[in-house]
Amino acid sequence: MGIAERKEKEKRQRRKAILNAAEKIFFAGNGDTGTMDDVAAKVQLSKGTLYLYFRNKTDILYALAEKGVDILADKLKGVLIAGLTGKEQLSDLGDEFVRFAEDYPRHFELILGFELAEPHIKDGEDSSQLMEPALRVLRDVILIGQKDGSIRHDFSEQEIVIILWSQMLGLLQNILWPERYISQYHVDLPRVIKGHYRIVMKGIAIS
Amino acid sequence: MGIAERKEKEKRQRRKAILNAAEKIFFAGNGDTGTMDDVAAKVQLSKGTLYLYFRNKTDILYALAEKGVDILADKLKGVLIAGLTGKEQLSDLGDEFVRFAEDYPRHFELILGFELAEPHIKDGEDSSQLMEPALRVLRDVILIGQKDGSIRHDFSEQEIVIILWSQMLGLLQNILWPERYISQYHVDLPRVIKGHYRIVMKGIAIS
DNA sequence: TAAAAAATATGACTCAGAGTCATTATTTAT
DNA sequence: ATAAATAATGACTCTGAGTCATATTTTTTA
Repeated sequence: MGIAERKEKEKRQRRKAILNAAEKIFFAGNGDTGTMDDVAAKVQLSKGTLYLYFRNKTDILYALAEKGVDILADKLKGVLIAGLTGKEQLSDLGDEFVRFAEDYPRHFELILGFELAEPHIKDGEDSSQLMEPALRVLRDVILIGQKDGSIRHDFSEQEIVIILWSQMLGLLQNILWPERYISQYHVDLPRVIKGHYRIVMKGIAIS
Repeated sequence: MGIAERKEKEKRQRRKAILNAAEKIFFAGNGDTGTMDDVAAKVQLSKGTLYLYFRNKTDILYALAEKGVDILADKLKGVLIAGLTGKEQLSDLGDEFVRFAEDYPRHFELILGFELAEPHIKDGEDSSQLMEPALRVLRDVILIGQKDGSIRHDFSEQEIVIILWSQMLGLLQNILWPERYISQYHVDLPRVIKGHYRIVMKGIAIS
């Protein structure tokens, strides 16, 4: 009975088609532009049909964010080099992270949105799991660093993951919207990032 | 001509009355509940009247956030003790900050929202200035620390302000919505905050 | 292969809430 | 007392998310 399989495949393809349209629509203008009607028009489906494939608009945005996280996790894994200390690898992860925020600003912005939004308003989705794939890479590297003695171990690797990720999150707003502080305070964005690294790297070393 | 003065005073009072009602309404439920109609009902004015005193809903929320920043700046000033090193005072500021986030969660949440929102969607308001009163306190303390040799001076005080404030911002989400990572990763919130402090304090020291 | 059943798709409709504006009421100036 | 200016009103418009009775297409059954 190949019909069931074929139907499932079609369903997946349609879902993907909707996401592609959504990506184009939602990433088009600045900010939160783009309506469900726009997306429907783009995929040439009726609005009602969208709701057969996604519960609501947030669901679609969440799926786009997930896609971004997957890209990020892949890139992070890509820069790991066995042979370096955990601390050195951590530094490389940081660089890659900044690069991601620059290269995929809209995905990053979306991720940030889900990370910062109050959990309950993201109806249905368990947004606390969104970053998991990327955070696992970070966690592994920190563990390596704690083993090889390049990273302090007076806090658990979980604790350090949360701390570093939270700090990074805060810092990276400034990449998305530099007009906020960067231009306001007449400072140089790369220098701020470098400063952050210096402080954190010094801070997570031992003793 | 005392009429003009009186009218102005009335206008200010009405504005304040609206803000009081708005505070009650918007800080009532969880999240982004509360409509302009609700606020109008609360102050016993028509909705149209609200728009004589505020350009839009965002304007009202911004005014509430400003109030929060003023409270915060006062509290921060309150903990400064001459005689301590800049680094020691910085640590006290941090504690006070966390306390503020705990004691005024809704104000803090609102501030966070404006800090993280894309500038352009906060139509009209120059949200990049919102935190200025609080950041000035931070800046002064860092300058003191750089003078007394307790804080590194290979980055300008402006740069360090942005770095520390951004990091703090990221971290403090976890206070507002602990269910996000704290419970997820089975770590203890106070320990995460302590870890952050340890790392940052070690990181901003000299050499 | 035709009719029945099931699965998909449609778009007009509802609903909520922000913001507007012609009208009405009140206050001040003449 | 009347005209002009100022302030307040709330019914209305507008936008956009989400729904649902109806229509179309696909699959099953006989």
